[in-house]
Amino acid sequence: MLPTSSSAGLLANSLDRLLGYQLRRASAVMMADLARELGDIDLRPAEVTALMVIAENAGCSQTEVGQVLGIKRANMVPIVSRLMDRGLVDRERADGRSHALRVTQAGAAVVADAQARIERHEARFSSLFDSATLDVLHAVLPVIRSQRDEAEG
Amino acid sequence: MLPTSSSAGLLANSLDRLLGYQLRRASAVMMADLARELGDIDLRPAEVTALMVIAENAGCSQTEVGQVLGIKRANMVPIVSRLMDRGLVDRERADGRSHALRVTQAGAAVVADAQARIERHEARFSSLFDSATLDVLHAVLPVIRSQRDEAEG
DNA sequence: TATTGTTATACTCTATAACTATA
DNA sequence: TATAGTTATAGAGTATAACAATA
Repeated sequence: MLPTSSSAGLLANSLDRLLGYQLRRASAVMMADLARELGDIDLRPAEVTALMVIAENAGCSQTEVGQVLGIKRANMVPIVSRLMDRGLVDRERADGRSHALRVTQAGAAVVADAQARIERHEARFSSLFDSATLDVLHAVLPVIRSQRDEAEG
Repeated sequence: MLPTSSSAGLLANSLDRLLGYQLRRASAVMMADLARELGDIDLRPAEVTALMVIAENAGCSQTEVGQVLGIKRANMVPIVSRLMDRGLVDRERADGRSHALRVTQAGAAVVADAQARIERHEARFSSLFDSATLDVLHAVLPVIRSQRDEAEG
């Protein structure tokens, strides 16, 4: 029945020529692989990214973390709560209304572990391409992102 | 506080060098733009893709549609139900256990409208790059996808 | 008046397990 | 025994609106 394109060749699918669709599918594959790699240490993708940003920016507020990650203030609450409950992140009053977030010693160890896992995960995919191709990707993707870099409105 | 990379320059963020992260953020931006464009005709991204595959493959089953789109059998049920409830898709018994799906006349009109919207959406992003760059993207993304093209297992 | 954190809620997409009826 | 459709349920991420405390 008119097998085209890349997908095994079951049904016709003109979606494959769409950048947005290909981006979505490719991203889903990498996310699934990352989730699997991080599942061992019971961290979800959104939690690791938050943890890493906090590790790199001791004293930042959770609203700031959300702005960098494109996660809304309201959605940061359960993420930070869980990181604190697990003893990976600590916070102290900074401002009366804001908190200064910091990674604990246990948190730093988890970050190191997570980073190693992320490197492995990344390598599985980036090793498929030559450096010129990777350069194109790293030039292009931020441009797409900047078309409407979503933070909090 | 160590502003780096692309994101406005708030906090340090080593995530930006990760292919998977950039892919995820870029995809989210395009998905949000698509959802906005399709919101006018009350179609969600998952529904449009299903509708388009059915339009291109008259007589296919919903399991087949799911396989092409990487959507599990169980998750196809509400998608197809909604398309049928809206009179965009019709089905007849094919096999006793499977149905042959077809786009109705009303469905075909909606597909045409949706395709025009998708073209507009795509153009907003693909116009940012030259054709050599787009060629790289269209070569690379299916390779990433094929690393574990998820259908139903 | 604007901002930080918070609660509550809803929506979209995805995942699993189990059932039915057919083949 | 395997397949197509279905049901029920859970999880992850995201979106909005509203509120309290603070600046």
